[in-house]
Amino acid sequence: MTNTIPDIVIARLPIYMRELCRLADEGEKTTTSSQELGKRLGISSAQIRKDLSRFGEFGKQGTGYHINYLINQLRQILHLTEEWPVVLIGAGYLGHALAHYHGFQHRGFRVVRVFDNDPVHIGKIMNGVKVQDVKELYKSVLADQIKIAILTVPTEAAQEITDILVEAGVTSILTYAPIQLKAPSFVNISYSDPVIQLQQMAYYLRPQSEQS
Amino acid sequence: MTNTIPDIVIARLPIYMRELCRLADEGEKTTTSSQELGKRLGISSAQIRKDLSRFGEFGKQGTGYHINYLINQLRQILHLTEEWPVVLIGAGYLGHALAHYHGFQHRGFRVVRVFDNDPVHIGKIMNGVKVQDVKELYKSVLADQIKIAILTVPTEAAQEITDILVEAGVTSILTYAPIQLKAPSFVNISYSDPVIQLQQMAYYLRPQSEQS
DNA sequence: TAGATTGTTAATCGATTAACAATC
DNA sequence: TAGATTGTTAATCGATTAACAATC
Repeated sequence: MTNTIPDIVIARLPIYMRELCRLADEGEKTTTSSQELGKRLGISSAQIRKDLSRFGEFGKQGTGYHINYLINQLRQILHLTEEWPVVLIGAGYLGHALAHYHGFQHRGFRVVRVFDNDPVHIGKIMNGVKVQDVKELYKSVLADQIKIAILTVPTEAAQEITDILVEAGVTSILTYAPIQLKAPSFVNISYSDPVIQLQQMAYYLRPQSEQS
Repeated sequence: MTNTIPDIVIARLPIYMRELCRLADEGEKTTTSSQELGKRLGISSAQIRKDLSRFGEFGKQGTGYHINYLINQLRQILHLTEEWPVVLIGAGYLGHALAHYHGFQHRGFRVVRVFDNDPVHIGKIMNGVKVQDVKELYKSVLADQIKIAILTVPTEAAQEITDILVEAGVTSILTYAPIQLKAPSFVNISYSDPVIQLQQMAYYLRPQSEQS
């Protein structure tokens, strides 16, 4: 069994990868250093070296890291060598935006199924995928062995859908519903609530009543 | 000057508030405890008490915290007693979804301006707001003294727009573009990249090639 | 009163950083 | 070679938790 890596380290790996891909796209060099990467990301070079060294020795003293090689190593570590099928539940505005998001394609994911409970949405084609009735959710996810779900359903529906997803074998859920979800501990839940993010930043703002 | 609070503590306050609002909505009690709140959020009761105690003594021994009172205290701490005007840049699918998001209304924010550079979008009405030409961005944000921006523009445009926003006085930016933004240190930037979140979770998935 | 729960201290735990020998 | 940069150790820094007196 691999020694266990802290979540916070795992959380940084995709950030490293994204910046490495940018470096590769810029195409100015084939090599980078922990210092250069750290400067671009606002992270200390020591932290980057330490994080990476948990998985292997990817660099060379004196020259640093070969960009494409490191990208590929990270891809393997993060299990992104094959495309992951993703199920999207909720075909409203946000679901629509995500179904059409081009950023998934080349970064390891594809929305292969979309569900909704509203007859207005059911049957629509979204980015080549037909919106299905949520009644078929369980059966379909199970049959396709889909492990990753994105939730863009109303708050009231989120827990109920989560239960179905978990039952059907999903173990990774990215949710946009502003509610804490309950699920077994082997299920990974990642939250995205724009209001929470704005509220965090509001703390650092001068109150409007005090503004000049 | 108030003693300085770690970012990570600030980050939890909106989470506490969201759950307290839910408790208030459920309407079963007027009071809660750090233990109950912690259990609902998967956070230790000690942490909740310690976080809150940085800002004052909001509870009572034996009975806990009065829900509505604590909500109001948190609202004040986070500067959410008045509605913050927000500018949205990028009127594509995602911008459209955010412009129509009902969750802003009662949680302290309102999208009051929308900008895009595409004639296809300019002039459209989104949730009562007319999409303006991004050429007017600087002038408009400055005139309205808007401090908070949401970015849903293509990756290539994100840095350029950020520069304009900062110049116009924006100090809080929530960005959906998958790129690290450069800005002065007094500017707060909050990132939301669904792919990064999915990639983090992919680490914990069994590789598809190994699946039964 | 007795039970419950706070606010806070001290102890523990974990993450970050500085520094440097190794070496490309 | 000399300069640069890694991987890693030890030191530092910061966050979390356990425990409990105070008290509602």
